[in-house]
Amino acid sequence: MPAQRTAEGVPTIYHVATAAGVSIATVSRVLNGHAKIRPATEERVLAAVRELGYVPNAAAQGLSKGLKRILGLVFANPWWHDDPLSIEETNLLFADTVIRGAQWNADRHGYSLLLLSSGVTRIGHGALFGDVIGKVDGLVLLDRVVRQERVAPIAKRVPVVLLAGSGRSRSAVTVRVDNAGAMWLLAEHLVLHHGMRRTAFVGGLPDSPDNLARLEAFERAVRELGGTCEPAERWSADWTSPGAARVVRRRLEDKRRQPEAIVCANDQMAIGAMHALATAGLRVPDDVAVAGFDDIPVSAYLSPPLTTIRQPMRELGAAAVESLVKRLEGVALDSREVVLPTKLIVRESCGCQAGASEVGEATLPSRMLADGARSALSETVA
Amino acid sequence: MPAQRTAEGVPTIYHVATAAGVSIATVSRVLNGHAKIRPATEERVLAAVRELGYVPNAAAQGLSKGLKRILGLVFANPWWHDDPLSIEETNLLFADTVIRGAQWNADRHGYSLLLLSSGVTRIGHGALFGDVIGKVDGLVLLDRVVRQERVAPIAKRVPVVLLAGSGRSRSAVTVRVDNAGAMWLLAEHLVLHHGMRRTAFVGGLPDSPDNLARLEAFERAVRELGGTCEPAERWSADWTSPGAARVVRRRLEDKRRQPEAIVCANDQMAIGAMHALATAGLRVPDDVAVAGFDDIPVSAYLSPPLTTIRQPMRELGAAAVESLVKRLEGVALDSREVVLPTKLIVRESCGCQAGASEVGEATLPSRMLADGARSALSETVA
DNA sequence: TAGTCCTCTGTAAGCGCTTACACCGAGCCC
DNA sequence: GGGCTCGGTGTAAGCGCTTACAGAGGACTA
Repeated sequence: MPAQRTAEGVPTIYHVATAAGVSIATVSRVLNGHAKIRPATEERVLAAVRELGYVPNAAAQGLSKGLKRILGLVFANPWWHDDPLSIEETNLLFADTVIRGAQWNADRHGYSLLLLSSGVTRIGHGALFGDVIGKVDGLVLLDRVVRQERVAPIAKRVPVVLLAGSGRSRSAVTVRVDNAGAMWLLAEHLVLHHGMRRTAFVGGLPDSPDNLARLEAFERAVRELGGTCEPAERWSADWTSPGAARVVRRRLEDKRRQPEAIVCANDQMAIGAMHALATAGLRVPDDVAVAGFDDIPVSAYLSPPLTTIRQPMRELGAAAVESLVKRLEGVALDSREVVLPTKLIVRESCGCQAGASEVGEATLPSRMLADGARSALSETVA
Repeated sequence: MPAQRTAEGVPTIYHVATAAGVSIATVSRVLNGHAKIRPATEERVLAAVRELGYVPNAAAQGLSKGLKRILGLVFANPWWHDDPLSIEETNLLFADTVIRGAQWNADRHGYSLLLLSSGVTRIGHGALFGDVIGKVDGLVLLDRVVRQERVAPIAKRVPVVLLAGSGRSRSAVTVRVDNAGAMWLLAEHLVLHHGMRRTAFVGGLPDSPDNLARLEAFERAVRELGGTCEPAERWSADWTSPGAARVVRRRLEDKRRQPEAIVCANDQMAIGAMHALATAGLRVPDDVAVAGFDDIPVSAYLSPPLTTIRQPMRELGAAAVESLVKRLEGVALDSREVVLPTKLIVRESCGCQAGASEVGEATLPSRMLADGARSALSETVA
């Protein structure tokens, strides 16, 4: 029985055992709760733990139990340039809020969230899948951080949840929002409520599943409601404010008739669009209506306040973790896909009066989670 | 030599060794690089690794090497309420950007970032320091996530870096920005350049070291430059947009003379202030100038664009990690304190014309980091 | 009083990896 | 040709924990 193993100041279970005059097994049992321990013994162990400031080494626990209690979340995290509005700024609010939701829920379940980035860390590249996979019990992959065909081999090793992805994976669970329902609501509001006919959709990067879903749904909804939507290629941007501002500025130079409503695939682009419009001397919403997607915190404070689709970003992250945890605990999943509802937030940029509020919720067959999560993580059966 | 140990599909080093017809030691050596291996052997091992999709178990490596290659970052992460602008929204941009910087730099050094929250996870509470400490090799603590007296016991177990804290710790390294220099620059601009005399400072939560430092520095600078600053208590808010809006609204009701410039301890509050001002029919900057702190992405897109202090948030996170990594690698630290420079970003909310730009940089004796970090993480000798 | 159960605790075998040390054989020198 | 050197590989100990199994007493029962 080797006592006082590590030379470093860090106490191990052996130190505690020695100090308490028991075996390491007893210390472990006291700390883990199961098995009955005589109160006197327990107290001695606890005292030793307290005095030494002992904290179990998670690596040893992980090795021994086969569970590290760490979940990984992979997102794009380049060290973007000095331009505060460079291409990746867009991800900021979305990914960060998702991360917060994920962290929050992981914590609730006794897991920690490991942040992995596809920027530098090579996930799924090379022979070793970037090693980081060895650090986690499960993985959440954000939209587009790894190519479709890379998912399967990764999923072979750890449970994987795809977030906001295209939802076409046999090997992983997908969590996303109801883009189509949201766009339908927005189109209805614009066309039916405000009587607008000509619209344009400012898209994010064309290869994003979310962007595609929003674009297609909006185009279709507007058309079915009797309106028109300008050709997507001419209004395609890159998720960023400056990018959207650039596109809008260019379109404004066209001599053709301008759209009555410009809908953007995220709020950042809506901000950029409004900026470009203002610069060109056009008033929002009097001359052109603008709407966004996401409902980032500042949207309510723009002038005019932005009409947008509220996306449950925190819930998205929380739901991804929920699914992973269930899988790790052996709970059968209801489905391979979780779709969360969105909500139309009507403010003034669409032409409504101040004080107007949420009009609709793109609800799906949903149910509250059984446990203590305060959120409404709802699921649809695929 | 137990082969095929784990029943689960996950391959271990034993599987690889068996498949390649070598011992596990050889596999380990091939994977870790050191020690010379015959090319033919190496190729066989690599082939086996590839075929099996082997990834080393990080828990085992961590246990064996005594280094988990995981750094923890503790921040406040409550599941805030449905009000998208509730009290914690403020932290969003700051903490998230810091997190990104930290993650980025950790990744560069071959570490991963574990996100820990002070909301649910109990850090420094109870006998066990919340266990999570056992998962990491080092810890970054954001402003106010743990009480002062709790730092020392934690630091006894793992290296700790305090971020944006008060900087008064014997046991940990502190990383923060040059609040005083920034406020001096801003005061100069307002008082000297714009000739404003009466100012007010909308503060964040009063117990935040950053808030305190900014307030004190601003008050002193204004006074020394011949201006006045309203009593802090009357303008104290809570870091949030609605909080600041509320305070400003209330002050506007006062019959006394209004300040010519309102400086806020962060951009979110500046947005709230501008909103309240606009609602009250006051024009910014014609009637009142407004300035913020942080330079969050949307600040450039507000109307009018916000004059603010650019805080190197990403660099803050990166610097914290840098310090931790150095410490773990046994590199001696230059000092117990790292102070990063800020920059005054002049836009229109202070009364300047569009197109004006950064005027000054609160620079400190600094030097570029020797290695490949693209950022200018500068240090001062305390 | 002996036998039977519990209750509580110790012993020891892993978990999957790294690495000090031992060892083997080939090439070399004299 | 025997002894050396040394490159390349295997053996085995140990990292700090969990947990199956065993065992020592004490409390009961008959």
